[in-house]
Order: sequence, then structure tokens, then C-alpha cells
Amino acid sequence: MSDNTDNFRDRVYTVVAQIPKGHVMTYGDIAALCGSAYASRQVGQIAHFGPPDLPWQRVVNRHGGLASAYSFGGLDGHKAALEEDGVKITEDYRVESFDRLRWRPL
DNA sequence: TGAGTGACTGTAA
DNA sequence: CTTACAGCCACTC
Repeated sequence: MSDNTDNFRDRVYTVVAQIPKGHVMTYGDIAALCGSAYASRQVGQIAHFGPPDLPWQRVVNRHGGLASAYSFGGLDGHKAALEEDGVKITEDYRVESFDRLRWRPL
């Protein structure tokens, strides 16, 4: 289970770790970069069990909103974390100008 | 090997 | 606008 480093999971870690500050990505985008555009669900599960070293706070859903069961202290903590990165959050806990901050690897 | 699960997404009503 | 249903993939037991 840990022998393979070419796993989808490892790729997710790399992608999330490469998200620049002030930008965000969707689960679908990350999954697509990992090779599977429909593995968005898996990305979320990996994130929950993944290392807290990575900026999961920059990972949001297609709505540009925060995840449901976030563990950084709830939506409140997630919102604060994104603001620390320079990302503005609306009252609906959605990333403002999400479409504009959405990062894409060149 | 097989079945279950999930921090999702897209379309439909 | 919100709510509901179905589909897809990778990981764990």
C-alpha cells in the first residue's frame, strides 16, 4: 500500500503543494491534473487523511465554496486560512472572484 | 477479489 | 435560486 509512489494519492499531494499563495483550485481540477477528471471524490478523501502540511485550505469545491466537514476549525477556520493567503471570502463562505483566483498549471 | 465509502460534479426538476 | 438523483474514480476493509 505504501510501496507505490506513483499512486493517485501522491500526485494529489504534489499538486496541492504547488498551489501558489492567493490562488485556489477545485477538486475536479486537481483530479484532472492527476489523470482522472472524475476522481474529485477521491481527492477529498485523500485530503481528509492527507498530511496537514499541505495547503488544503486552497482546495475548494466547484462552487468556489469551502468544504463541508473541514477540520481546520470549521468554515470559520477555513475562511480565516484563505484570508491569510490573501483570498477574500464572502458571507456565504465562497471565494470572491473565485473564477479569477482559480489557479491553473501552465 | 469484492463490496463499501466519500472534504465531488453535473444535469434535472 | 435550492433540492434531488445519478455517475465517476481511487482507497480501505
